Amino acid sequence: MPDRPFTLVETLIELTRALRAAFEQRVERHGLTYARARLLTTIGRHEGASQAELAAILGIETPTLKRLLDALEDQGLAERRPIPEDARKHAIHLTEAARIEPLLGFRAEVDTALAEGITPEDLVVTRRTLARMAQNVDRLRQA
Amino acid sequence: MPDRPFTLVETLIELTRALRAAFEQRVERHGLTYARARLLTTIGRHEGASQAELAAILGIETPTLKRLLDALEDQGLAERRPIPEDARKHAIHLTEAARIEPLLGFRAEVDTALAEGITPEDLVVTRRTLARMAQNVDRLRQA
DNA sequence: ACAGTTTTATTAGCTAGCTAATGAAATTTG
DNA sequence: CAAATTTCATTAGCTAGCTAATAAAACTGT
Repeated sequence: MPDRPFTLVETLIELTRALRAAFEQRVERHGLTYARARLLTTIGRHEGASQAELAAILGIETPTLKRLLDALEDQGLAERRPIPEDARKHAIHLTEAARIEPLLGFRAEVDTALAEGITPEDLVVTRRTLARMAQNVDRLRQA
Repeated sequence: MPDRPFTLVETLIELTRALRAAFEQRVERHGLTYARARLLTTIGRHEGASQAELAAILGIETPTLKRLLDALEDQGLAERRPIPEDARKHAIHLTEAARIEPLLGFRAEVDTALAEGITPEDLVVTRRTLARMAQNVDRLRQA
């Protein structure tokens, strides 16, 4: 398709875009998007966490978290509850209507499918390389 | 930071987000964003290409391409010229004001920095793995 | 006790990706 | 040759990421 090989950067960006789309396909029938599904399952694992905590866990900024949470609240899947110790914070909870079990399976499913036809050794190398790259990027951003 | 290891999907998404941010930092002083810089350099390599062609090269949809091109036009860096053979198409060109040489260097620079401390063998494995993953994702999306 | 600082969630606005739909030009088909 | 189909660029609208700024609550240091 492209006229020249993509750089590593572009390869990664393109791959993650496709990955995200594949995941969206899976969660769509649950009325969710990738980002919302991710938040929902994280709330499930951290019932009662604050918004700042959830944002930190997910590695996103709080305005983004707020918007995703708003959407889940609108869908009746999550709720903010005030806490007595700090008037600024809420404890975030799943509602009775929220069903996260199928979503948990999707993560494993996509990861498994992603590794299809790749040897465990190659996967180990790739994970190691990606981790190093993440470090390299952090350094790059501070230069 | 996160309470459990990210899945491969999340690792990749997180890494590309950081990568993109690093690249944005570089091109910011040129008044550009990653996506705009990418289009600008692609126009430079494909002077006179149509919008559909540019979108195909970049692997993005035409509405996205249009918006990016609009921005570059507004910045006086690119222009649409009609062509006699087909009234629907434009030939896309750089303007005199556009300077893409520094941008070309950024690509190599970021890619090089990304590979810092990673052996060539590991890089080969990783590229191979990523390519396989891209195939796997395509299959996943058709299932 | 109080001023200064930090934390929490929010608002506002920007970017770039997508899909669905559209109108017009061009091409294909029977 | 005309109808059907495809192509091209566009419009409209959705999503999710970000930064900068803000007000209020909570904490810290003197």
